Amino acid sequence: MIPISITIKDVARELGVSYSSISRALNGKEGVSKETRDKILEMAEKMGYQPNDLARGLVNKISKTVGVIVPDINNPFFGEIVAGITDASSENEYNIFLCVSGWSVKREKEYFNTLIQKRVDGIILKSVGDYSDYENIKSPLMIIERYDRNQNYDSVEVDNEFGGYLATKHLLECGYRNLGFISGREDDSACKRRLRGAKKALEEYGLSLNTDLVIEGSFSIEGGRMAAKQLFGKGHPIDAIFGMNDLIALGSLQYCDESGISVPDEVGVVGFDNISYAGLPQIRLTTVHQPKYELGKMLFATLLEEIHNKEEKKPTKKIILNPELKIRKTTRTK
Amino acid sequence: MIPISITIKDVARELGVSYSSISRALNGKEGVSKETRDKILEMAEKMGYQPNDLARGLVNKISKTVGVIVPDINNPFFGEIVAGITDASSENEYNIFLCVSGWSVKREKEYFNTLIQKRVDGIILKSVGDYSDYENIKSPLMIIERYDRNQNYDSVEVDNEFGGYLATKHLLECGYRNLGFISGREDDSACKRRLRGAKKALEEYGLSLNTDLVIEGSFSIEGGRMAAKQLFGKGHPIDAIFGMNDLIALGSLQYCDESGISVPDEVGVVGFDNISYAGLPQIRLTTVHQPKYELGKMLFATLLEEIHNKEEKKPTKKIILNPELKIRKTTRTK
DNA sequence: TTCATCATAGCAAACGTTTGTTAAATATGC
DNA sequence: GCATATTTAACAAACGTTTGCTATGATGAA
Repeated sequence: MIPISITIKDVARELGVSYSSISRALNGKEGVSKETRDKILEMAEKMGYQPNDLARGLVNKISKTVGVIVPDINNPFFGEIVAGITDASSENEYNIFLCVSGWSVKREKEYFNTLIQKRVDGIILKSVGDYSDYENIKSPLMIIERYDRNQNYDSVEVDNEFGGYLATKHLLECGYRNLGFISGREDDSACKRRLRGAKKALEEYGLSLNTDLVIEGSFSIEGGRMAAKQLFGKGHPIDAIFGMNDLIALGSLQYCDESGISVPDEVGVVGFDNISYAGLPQIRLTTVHQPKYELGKMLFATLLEEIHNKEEKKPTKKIILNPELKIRKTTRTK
Repeated sequence: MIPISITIKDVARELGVSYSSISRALNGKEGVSKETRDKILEMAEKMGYQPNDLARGLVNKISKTVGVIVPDINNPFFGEIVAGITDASSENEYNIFLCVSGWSVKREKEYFNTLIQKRVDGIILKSVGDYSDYENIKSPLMIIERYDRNQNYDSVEVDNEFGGYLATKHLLECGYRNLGFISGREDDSACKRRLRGAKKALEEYGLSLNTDLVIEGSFSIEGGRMAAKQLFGKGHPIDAIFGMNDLIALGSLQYCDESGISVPDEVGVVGFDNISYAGLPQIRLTTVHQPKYELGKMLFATLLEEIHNKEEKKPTKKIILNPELKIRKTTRTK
């Protein structure tokens, strides 16, 4: 531990007052005269006193600390959410423990446990497995992309089903008819809901979702590339790809480039998230926008409410944001 | 705080043993018989006991926690460094506090302070201002991109001067002669050293560094775009841009696209960092590669050594990694 | 003057651990 | 069988805070 030798007692000794007075002065509580308060503040400053938050946390039962578990910090979707979370937390004098699970259920569980041991005030996490493990945890807890209108936990998320619907409908409107879908993880809740929306759009066009054309890849550029390869290798005619996030879409684009498939003429591609690189002039990926940074801010704000209202049972709060289709140049104009 | 009501004392009471035995059993220390140890472990497990790291830290004076302060988590350079740090820390049963300063010296200082209060065992930071403020801090501390062979602190970094030299020399070899430079922040240590390398390369070609053609932008795509605009607005003939990181280079590319300047024919562009997006087929940015993830791992490893050897004064350790030029399609073939 | 009121400040317990010291119980050596 | 060594377990202090309670002294009212 970074050696801060001087404690409240040292300041007390120096001044010849009791250390309870120091505590009260430092925390702006009453019970100290203005005179001694000033004297204490000045001396604490002069001696370079830094309160020990471990001790504070121990007695207050509040650590001013929250844990954040995400699968991949270099996926801009999570990167921006985390940026929103850190900004919101610092505005509220909170610090965050960043945990990166690397899409491993085991590591996620381990992290969850150590966060408990660190006595964080709350946890925000993107669950890699199915999140039923967290079903009966009563602690302040926000699960990213968990949504179920029948359950009574708070949630903040984009309407994924609607996003999936928008993306698919757009492809169909452009005239594409043989759609392939590349998901990130089989049991990812957001993917599932996006696919549900896709199905709806297909049905509106009298088509149905061919599960043979739903490939499970991974949420990365390389994962998208490989999945696209697999998709085209199936022997079906494919003229459009809906990647469940922008990285997958980017990987699909890469595969098309390598294979001499022209986008958007032969094949249309749409992604999800609208990461900043998707808008680059060289890329101009058609995608579904999510307000990631704001999502992060709201996740933290909602968690903080849970932390503060731990006693009183407030009604559960479900914030749903609308996704927005960004039409760019990887889908042809109708 | 997440409510873990049960403590070591509860387990002790349940078993009718003293709580010091519990502690020793849990920590694998001697002084408990195998029999009672097993009994204790079993009961702790059964009761769902979770040790309180705040209390532990208080007595052990080790919090198993380090702070990381970076200016921008969505800059992939820092994103990958942080990924390296978190992986290394989790392998060593450490947790990290992530702090994002947003390029504000004030926030950086505030974060530094709260990390001290949280009693982290060490801090890894990218200093936004000049890092002289940290000169006489004796705590375990790794400053990203601080390097001075004359000072006795540990450091891990890529040879920035050599990287700048490589990039510039490449542009010159390609036949570009009117080079503009876009820096991120005026007093950024890494930029300064990259420019020093650039100057060296220019001089080898009988040219000198025209400070009028060194623009201070910011480390972002938009910052690069605006700086490029400014650069071309100066009235000098410009046929190449060396962006001090890939985001700046990407922004420059964007400006060229908007202005109908053809890359690499009319203007060559080289970046720095080699973020993953730079290699995309649509972009193929020529750039200088840094092993960011490895940098992060080594930063943590070196910090951990400092933490462990706090007493004994080990010789200072300076790890320097070689940058690597990646020639792609934003510079013309010679 | 006396008693009650009040502001100030000190004492000590508590938070949940770890660990040095001591006490009890068991084993060992002669 | 006794003294001694050794293992096992309990006690209590310590880590650096906060806070309820108590003590002190000053102030004010009757």
